[in-house]
Amino acid sequence: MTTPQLTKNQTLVFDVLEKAEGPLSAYTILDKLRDHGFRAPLQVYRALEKLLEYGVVHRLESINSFVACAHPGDDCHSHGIVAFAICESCGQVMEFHDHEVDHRLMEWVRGQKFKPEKTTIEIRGLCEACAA
Amino acid sequence: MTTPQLTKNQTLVFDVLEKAEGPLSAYTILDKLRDHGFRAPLQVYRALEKLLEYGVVHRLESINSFVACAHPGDDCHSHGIVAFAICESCGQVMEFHDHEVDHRLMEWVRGQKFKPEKTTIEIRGLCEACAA
DNA sequence: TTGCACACGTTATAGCATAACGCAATTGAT
DNA sequence: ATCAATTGCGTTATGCTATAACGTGTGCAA
Repeated sequence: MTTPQLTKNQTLVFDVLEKAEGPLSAYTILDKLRDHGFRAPLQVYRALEKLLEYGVVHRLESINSFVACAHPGDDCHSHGIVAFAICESCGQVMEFHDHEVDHRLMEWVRGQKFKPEKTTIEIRGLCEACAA
Repeated sequence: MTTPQLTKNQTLVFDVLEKAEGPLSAYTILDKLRDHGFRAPLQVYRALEKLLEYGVVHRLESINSFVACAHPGDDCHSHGIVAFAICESCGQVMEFHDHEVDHRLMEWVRGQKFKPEKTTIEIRGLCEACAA
């Protein structure tokens, strides 16, 4: 899937995420866009919904936040399952793809006759700088 | 770690989760315990906090819900990382442990000098019955 | 031109989680 | 025994996260 032209709101939300140091909550994004006319959470959530669909933004389930994909210009969906390491101190996020992990998980679900739609792998802990 | 004697509230919350068909939200648990004197969310959340610590209950981050551990009498923390398959239609949850997946993920974070604390693996999709 | 799809704006509401206070019971050291 | 520390508990209030439901405007194809 190639990413379609983003709308105004989608572009604004995406730009905020791209410039951010780490993941942001929807309400944090909203606050950063008040000067651009954003007034309500739905404006953010609707844009995020599309950006997630296009694969240019990820949702971090364990911290209710969103982050721009680490592969600029690329559709992340094509890389298989994405794993994240999230620093609980500084908020930094590392993104990671491993086909072996994908494979093991998909083997297992196949054995269970389970049909996977969306997989979340999130490792919370401390990054090198914060663990020191 | 061996599980200490549960308090009254902890026992009530755990029993509700054990008897449930699938994962429950904190507020659903609260509703089920109103007859037993529960009035406020904190009563549930405080019990859950301990049950999670003891490893007898899991939190499903992607659906903001809680489920009793599938290994009765056992401390799940000792099994390494837990993966879940969650049916988005019927809510059924399957629990799964795979040392190879653990290993790959831990190898990677080690390479990043990242210190992991808590890992989430959740696969949402359709179970065999619901996919039919 | 009519119908449809989509993005957008607004208000209201639902759902999830914790802060802060105070009280009661338990434990363990002095 | 008593005092201090810890832990569980109850209550009120609040904050954060997410979506429902309504209506508007625009572009495009039948």
